[in-house]
Formats: sequence, structure tokens, C-alpha cells
Amino acid sequence: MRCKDVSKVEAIFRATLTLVKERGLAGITMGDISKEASIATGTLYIYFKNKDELIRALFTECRKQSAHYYFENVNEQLSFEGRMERLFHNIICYKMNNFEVSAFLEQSYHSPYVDVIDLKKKQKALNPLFDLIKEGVETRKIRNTEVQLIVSYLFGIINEMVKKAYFSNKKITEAVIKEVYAMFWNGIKYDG
Amino acid sequence: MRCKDVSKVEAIFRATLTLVKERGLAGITMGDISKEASIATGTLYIYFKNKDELIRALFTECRKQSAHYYFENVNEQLSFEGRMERLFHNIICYKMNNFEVSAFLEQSYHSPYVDVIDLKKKQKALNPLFDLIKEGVETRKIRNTEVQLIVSYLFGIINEMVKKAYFSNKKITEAVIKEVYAMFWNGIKYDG
DNA sequence: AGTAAAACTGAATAAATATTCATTTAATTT
DNA sequence: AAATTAAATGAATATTTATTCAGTTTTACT
Repeated sequence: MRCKDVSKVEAIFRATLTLVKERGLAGITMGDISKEASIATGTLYIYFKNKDELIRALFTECRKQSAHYYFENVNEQLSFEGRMERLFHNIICYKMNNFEVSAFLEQSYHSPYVDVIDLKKKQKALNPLFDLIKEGVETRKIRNTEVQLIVSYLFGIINEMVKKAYFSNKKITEAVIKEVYAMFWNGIKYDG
Repeated sequence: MRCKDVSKVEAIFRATLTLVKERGLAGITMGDISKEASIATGTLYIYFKNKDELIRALFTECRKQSAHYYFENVNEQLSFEGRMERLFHNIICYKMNNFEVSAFLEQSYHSPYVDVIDLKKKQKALNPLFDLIKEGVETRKIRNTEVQLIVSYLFGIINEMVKKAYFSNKKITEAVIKEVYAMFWNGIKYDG
């Protein structure tokens, strides 16, 4: 054998996400993870120095992946409104289809595994979003408000809705996304 | 001594909330709690059978307290709009001034300490909110949408905003509350 | 003050969990 | 196909954490 197996890291990550979704970050052990990933406990320590590093590595990975999907097809060909709607749509869909990722990230933020320094880096990944909102404010497409407030408004609505849908076992249909987007847009649009 | 000391339970709860706010639910031990509460570890077991019961008792207490404050002064003397704004205001203020309570509740929901049965009871505490929204929809004050969606929209905005404010060390001023409420209202109001 | 009951203490023990490592298995090289 | 190296195993060990309990202090009552 030549090198560490990427697919094993993948299996470990996937197992951890599954367990965190089911039991929460507070309720999982290295034994649980290895069992869920169908590997020996010792093998975890070949891929990660310890539990902290495993969780942190997964945290980093999840953040990278999320941000990547958020901005898919949000490009200059689209109007401001088009880009905003696309972004909104992407974020909802990603969070719905990858609920375990969202759940893990949310739980990690205020856990002993993740510290504030990491959080600062988050800003960069979401810079295009901040820029888009800034543009909207400057061109009077959206109300003249603190950019951060709009971001909180955006993620607040989406996070809560996705969480609710997940825990009540309901799918979020395209019609519902349209409806919520309308509410979101009415909330932020400029009206003199 | 005649009976167990209520103020000691209070101290234990307060200590736990402080620690969960700082380190997260995953990062606290019974030893940490007793130390923070300035009592011996053994004393914890006089008041609570074990860690699970401690956390669950605190969870129940926090939920009761929150719901109580949310509906303060939301009464029939007020117009529909007045009641809605008051409620919005109450929820924000409570969550700001008792951030550790909100943080603890949020983390508990998906922890091994709290199970789904408890969650069902939550519905009842928030019934007045559901009723208010239903009334709004029926009287065409707010858009004709799934009530649950409006609730998610409401809590989503507030939760995210309070979290952001707390972690960036900024106070939410009355002006900001007014601004966010305006956005919220524009999002849900009926417009043909 | 004297006494019994309740509350409190924190070191000792039990239980859970993380981590290591001697051994086995599989892959790669010569 | 033997030798070499990397990866995987899981029982053993170390560490952390929950829980208990024998002894101490405080309280409430006479």
C-alpha cells in the first residue's frame, strides 16, 4: 500500500456527520464513529491525531464545501435580482440536501472544538455575498441597512425553515421556496 | 435545615448556563459545574439524580421562562399590529438579555439529553403565537401562508440577529429593532 | 446548650472514553 | 514469490468524568 486512503477519510467524515445529526456533537465517541464507519478504532488515529483534529478537519471541510455550493451559477450574466434569487435558492437547496452538514456546522460553532480564530476566516468565504448586498444597497435595489443585518436576515430565515422542515419530515417544495423568497424580498427591497 | 435550598438550584442552573454559553454543551463536566457554582461535586447529586436530570430540568425551566416572557403585555387591548410588534419586541429583548438561555436551549434540542417527546410539548407554550398568526391570516392582515412558515420566519430572523449581535459584542438598539421589525412586517404583510 | 435531621464536602470508586501499540493483514517492490 | 513497507486491527492502557459515600458541618427545634 502506498498512501492513506482518501475514501476512508470520506467514510469517517460521513459517519461523523450521520452521528452528529442523530445524537448531537455532545453524544458521540471515537468508538461510535469507528463503528459507524465500519473500521477499527485505532484506524481513526492513522488518519487523525485525535478527536479534536478529526472534528476540526471536518469543520473546515464542511465550511469549504458549503460556501462553494452557495455561489454556484451566481454570475455576472444575471441581473441583481437574478443573482440574489439564485443565491437564496442555492443556500436553501444545499442546506436541505445536506442537512447533516448544516447541523454539524451549527453545533460546532459553539463547541469546545472550534475557536473564534476559525470563525474569522468564515468572513472570507462569504465575501461575495457581502459584496452582492453592498451593491444592492448602493444601487437602491434594497433598503439602506447595515449589510450584516441583511445577511442575518437571509440566513436566519433559511436556517430556521430548513431545520423545521427536516424535523417535521416535510420536503420544501419549489412553491414553498418561491413563497419564502417573496417574503424575504419584500423584507429587503427598497421602497423609498 | 428543613428543605433543599432553592437558591442552590438557582446557582447550579446559573453556573450551567454560563458554562454552556462559554464552552458549549459538549464541553462541560459535573466538576466544572460544581466549581462554577462554588459547591462540592457531591452536592449536585443532592439536587439532581444525575447529569441527565440536571440538564433536562434546566431545559424545562428555560423553556417555561422564555415562553412566559414572550407574551408579556401582549393583550387584547392592543390591535393586531400592536400585539405582533410587542411580541417581536419581547422575543428579541428576552433573547438578548438572556443569551445564555437561548444558547442552551438551541444546543439542547439536538443533544442526547433531550428527546422528541419533550419537543412536542413545546407547541403548547407557543400556542398563543400560532393563534395570533392564524388570526392575522384570516383577517387578511398578513399574507396567506402556512402558519408554521411565518413562525420559522419570525424566529429565524430573531435568532440569527441575536446570535450575531452577541458574538460581535454589539448591542441591539431600539432603532435596529425597529428596522428589523419593519423588514419582518414587510415580509409578512398582506398585499393583495 | 443539646440533639437529631438535613445538607454539604471532597476524596475514593466506578464507568465511560480516548489513545496506544503489539500483532496481523494487505499492498508494493525487487 | 520473498522481502519490505504501509495500513488496519482491537484488546490493553491511560485518561477523563460521573457518581458514591463516610465523615463533617449546618440548621431547626426543644
